[in-house]
This record gives sequence, C-alpha cells and structure tokens, in this order.
Amino acid sequence: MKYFQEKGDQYKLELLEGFKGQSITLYKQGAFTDLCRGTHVPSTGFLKFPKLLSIAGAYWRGDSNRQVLTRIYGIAFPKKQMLEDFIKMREEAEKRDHRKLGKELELFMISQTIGGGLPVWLPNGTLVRRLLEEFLRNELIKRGYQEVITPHIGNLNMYRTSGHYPYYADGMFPPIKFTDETGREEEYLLKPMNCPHHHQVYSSKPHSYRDLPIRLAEFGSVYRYEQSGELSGLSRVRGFTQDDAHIYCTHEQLKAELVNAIDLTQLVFKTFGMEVKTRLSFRDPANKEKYAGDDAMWDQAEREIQEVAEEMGLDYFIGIGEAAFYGPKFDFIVRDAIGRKWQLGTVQVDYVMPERFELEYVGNDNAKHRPVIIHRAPFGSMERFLSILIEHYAGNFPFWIAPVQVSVLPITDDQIPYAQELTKRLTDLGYRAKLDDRAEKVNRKIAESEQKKVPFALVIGKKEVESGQVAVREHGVGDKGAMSVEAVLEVFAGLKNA
RNA sequence: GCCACUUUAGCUCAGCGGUAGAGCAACGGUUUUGUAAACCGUCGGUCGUUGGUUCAAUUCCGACAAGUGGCUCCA
Repeated sequence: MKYFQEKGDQYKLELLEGFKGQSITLYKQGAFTDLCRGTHVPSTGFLKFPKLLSIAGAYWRGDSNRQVLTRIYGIAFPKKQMLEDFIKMREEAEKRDHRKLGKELELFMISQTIGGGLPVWLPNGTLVRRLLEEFLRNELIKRGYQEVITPHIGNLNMYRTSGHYPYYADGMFPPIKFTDETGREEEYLLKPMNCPHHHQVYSSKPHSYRDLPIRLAEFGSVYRYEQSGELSGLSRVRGFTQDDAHIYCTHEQLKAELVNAIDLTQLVFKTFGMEVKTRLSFRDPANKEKYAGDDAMWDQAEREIQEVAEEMGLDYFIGIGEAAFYGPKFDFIVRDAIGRKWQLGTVQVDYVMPERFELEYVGNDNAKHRPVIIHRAPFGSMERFLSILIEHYAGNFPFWIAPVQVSVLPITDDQIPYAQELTKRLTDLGYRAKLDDRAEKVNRKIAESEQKKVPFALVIGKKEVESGQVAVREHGVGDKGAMSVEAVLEVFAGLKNA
C-alpha cells in the first residue's frame, strides 16, 4: 500500500482498501508495477505483433457518477500473419455493417429532420419487414395466438399502476399534458411497452379457466427515450416495433406455455441460421429494492424458469441482475458483425402485473384466481432484428426475403417484349421481379444487379428469345447457363418458402 | 448523459489561412450491347450550425448539434 501511496495512485489505493485482509498479487514489467488479479504475460516481449485499436472513456469502477478514465484498447498476436488476419477480418466485418448496407440496399434511413433514433423503413426494408411479419404471423395462427391492435399512447395512470412509470420515467419521452374542454387535466405517455394495453384487453371481459391460455399478439410500436450516446443504427433506437405477445395462463399451464414460447423463438433463430446464447436473467438479491414482488414469488419464478431450461436441454448461462423488475426472463443474445452482443428474443415470467391490474379468471372451483403472464417477443424488435439479419447475411438475403428476387435483363431493345412478358409472368406468380430495360450494356445491368445483391438475374438475348429460354445467373455463384422458363420457375418454387 | 474522435456535392472521399475538387449518381446526347460498371457534355456545395481570432476562416480556437468507438443505462 505504501508503494502505491508514494506513487500517488489513488485508484489502486482505493482498490486495496477493499482488499483488506485478503492476499493480493502484483505484476512487474520493467519500472512498472501493477496491482492486478492477473494474469499478465510474463514480459511485454511476448507481445510480438501489437496493434492499438481504439481509445475510449470509461467510468471508474463502472459508476457513471464517478470520474472518467481513458481506456486504451489494443491487441497483440504471437505471429504477424495472425495480426494481419485479424485486421482483415475486421475490415470484412465493417463491410457487413448494417448501417452501411442499409444505405446501399436502401433498406432504411435515419433523418435528423425527423429525429435521431427514429428509423424510417424504406420500400425495400418495408418489404423485408412485411415478409418477416408474415412468417411470424403464420406461426402465431398455428400456435393459437390472437392478434390485437392498440394505440400508440396511453394514460399515464396506467403506467403508474403497472409500476413502469416510477421505474423507468428517465427512459420515457416526457408525458403529454393537456387540459381538456371541461377543464380536466390529462397526462398521456407515448407507449414505452405494450403490456398494460394488452392487460386491458384481457380484463375487458370475465374469463373462465376454460378460456386459458389467452395469447394476445401485436406488432406494437413503442417509444423510449434512449440516451443520445446510446443510439446506434437500427440496433438501439428511440422508436421501434416489438413482435410482442402476452400469454395469460393458469399456473398449471405455465411451463407448457414457456416451452411453446421458447420453441417459437428457437424456430426463428433456426430459420435464419443465427447463433444464439440463452441467458436466464435473474434478479440481483443484493439489490432487492430494484424489483417488485416478494422473495417467495421470485424464488418460485426463477426455479420454474430454470426447470424449463433444464427440461428443454437448453445450453444457458445465468445473468444475475438482468431480470425485469416484475420477473425473471429468458433472453436470447446474438452478436453483430463486429462482435457486439445484442438481446433479440425474450420470454419473461410475470406474477406482478396480474396483481397490479387485478387480472382474474374463474377456476373450476368457482373461485377467482390470478393468471400468470408470459411476455414474449421472438424477434425482440423488428428494427434490431433487421440489423442483425443484414449483418448475418452481409446483405445477401435468402430468396424468400430478398426485396427484389429476380432481375430481368434484356441485352438489346429487341428482347424487351419477351422480357416484359417474362417479368409479368413472374410478378403474377408472386415473385418480386424487376425489369431493367435501359439502353445499357448487359455487363452494366449485371453489375448493378449483383451490387444490389439480387438473388437471380435472368439474361435474355437473341438466343433465349428464339429458344424460349433464359440465361440464369445466380448471385454469388455466377453464370449457370440457359434454362427453360419452366425449369427456372421450378427452381424458384423450391425457394419460395424459407 | 459521460470521454475521445469525426462532420466538404445525393453517395464515397481529396484538399486548404486568400470564398472548393475527383469518381460514382442525376440530367441531355451518342452507343443496341452476351455475364461485375460504354463515350461526350451539363447540372450540382453559404465546406454541420453558431460565436471568436484575422485584412481575409471551409481551413485556427470555443460553444452547440449530429454521427462513430467505448462507458453508464436498457421494461
């Protein structure tokens, strides 16, 4: 301790205060001696090929009320080739950045005139989104969900009842206050989540145990005031749409419903081939004031979640302090192109809101009972899901969700009528085909089709018109030669659904 | 919100104490073309905003805004 006093290192001294009575380790490198739990490399000589990556401010001991230290990030490899590979990998990752590809492929935009963190879905992005919604909606129908639509604002008192307002006022846009024509003051909140609205749907009529489970789904747009420094492309925004649903069930049904909800989430990740980590998000018992509900409720809910995880054979880890204030949850976490982790899907158990909103059902004992609520969103947010999807595919969307699926490219004006006829035929069959009838060289048309990452280009020249064929070029593969139109349609039919 | 950096044409980017330049795109022509970008011409910018220093600021300094990388937060 004396050593660090002489050095005037207040930070290490503070750490030492906390370590009183414990053994500590010091590492030495030349004239530099560091207090660290370890492990350090024995000597900087082991760092053969270093590169400094970035510099950033970081709060001392992770506390935003304390001073900011400058943190320098760097990496070192034992071999030069490994460093070069690493740099190359990073460059490749940057090419996948959804903000870059989102612009190039005209999927979305963010306009400062509209507002930061408020993404606009351009026609191409909207197409992808609608296809994702359609995919999920089909599953919801199979799984007994009912869709609802609720307003974008709600009375502030509803959020006082739910407890969201006291907990998250900082993370919401400030209330809309006004006095109506009778002189009564009202306060509304731009909705930061859909839950309380759905609870109102549930309690709009009495329920029998025979009705349960009731599964209410909505692609619900919500607005949250994220800190300005947190905004990032489509990953972290102030306005987004959750593929939300709330399942109201009896306690006996809880586990089966959790399994169903997790199964749906896994279907989503499997469909898109995404690698996902499952986190069981539990409360931090040392911080009980951050959570609603009593110990017995939390212990039970966490136990149930873990049992389901075990029974389903999920490969999971536990995140202490990651729970919602009303209950523990399963969170499904994926990485973006540069390795940052984002939560996409979530499945949450909630015993608190049924109490707060006095939700009821009549059991077979003719007595009133509280249902349990499962909150779940397999995509999480459509915006964030798209950001991951773009980076996952590097913009090369599979056929079924590609905004444009087929480019039809006549070589000269003579082939335009044939090309128009083919385009119409494809469009009539429900394919998203685009005719490029400009007076450009076919090389140019192909280049642009490839840059837009259109899965197929159908080149039509004199030969194809004469033989009633098309020359097929597959994105990322190349020229596949001439095929009959029928054969092409067969290929497309095979790719139509997922 | 905090720390650092960045902000020049629709896009990607040069440049600089003496009021700006390229490629692509757009537009007008010419070209009718066989698997990744034909040719010629035209248009296009109060150099993020706002103060200051200076004879003179897009350039230097400050503030603000937005973006980027982190931190904190994330129902």
